[in-house]
Amino acid sequence: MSNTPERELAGVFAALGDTTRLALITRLLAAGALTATALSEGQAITRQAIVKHLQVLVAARLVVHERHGKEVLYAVDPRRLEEARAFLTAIAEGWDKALGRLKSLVEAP
Amino acid sequence: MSNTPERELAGVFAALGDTTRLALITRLLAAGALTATALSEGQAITRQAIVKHLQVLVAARLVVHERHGKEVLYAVDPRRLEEARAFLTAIAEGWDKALGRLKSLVEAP
DNA sequence: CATTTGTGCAACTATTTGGTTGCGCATCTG
DNA sequence: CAGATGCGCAACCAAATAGTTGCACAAATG
Repeated sequence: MSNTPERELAGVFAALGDTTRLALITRLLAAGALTATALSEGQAITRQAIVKHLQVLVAARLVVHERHGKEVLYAVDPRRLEEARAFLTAIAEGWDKALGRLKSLVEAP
Repeated sequence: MSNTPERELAGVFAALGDTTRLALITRLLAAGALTATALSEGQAITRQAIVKHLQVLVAARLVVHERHGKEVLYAVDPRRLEEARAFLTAIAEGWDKALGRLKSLVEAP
């Protein structure tokens, strides 16, 4: 169906649009790879909640998981992030144009 | 607590995490500045829905609005996007490290 | 083998979100 | 001035989200 690139991009941004998931990503980046249990230790929310967030990140392909014996390790896969970055950069190209229009808007007659 | 910077960043990403809003941003960038009514013309959803999305974008400071007589013009303000871009770039710096860990994770004994 | 440890699934609740309709008010324009 | 145009509430609804609890199952360990 409408599995357009736009939808996928929005999914990546939506996955990033949550403080908990943002924190998970930074923690995973720092540690390399962690289990959901390790990620939930000392945290205010339940392991189950963490797992759900990780599933969102996996669905957006921002994170990969790998079963290793008894435990499942999660790690950031930066490839999808590049897409998002490319989009923001593309917008940045329209920067000057947009700023020019903004100016003329404010100074409009 | 980590109240301000992380939360705001997540807000920007959350605002971008919706196909409708993504489309609004690109349309606004292309046109420079448009009213909510103009943005809703020919669209499937109501003007009110568009207004709500625009309010989300304004709250995330991705878009500014300027009253001009009877109508209100909306335009993209790219300054906030730079923050998001900076974050993704910061992650990109951990790229190799993360990829290295990913590799060792996959190849782990 | 019995126990601990980590994961997976399911049901349930509360809040947020995306959307609608209806209406009143302000502002241009003939 | 009278009508058209555009905006701003507010109430309401359905679906998605974030979180919980409870329990069962697989795998490492004494």
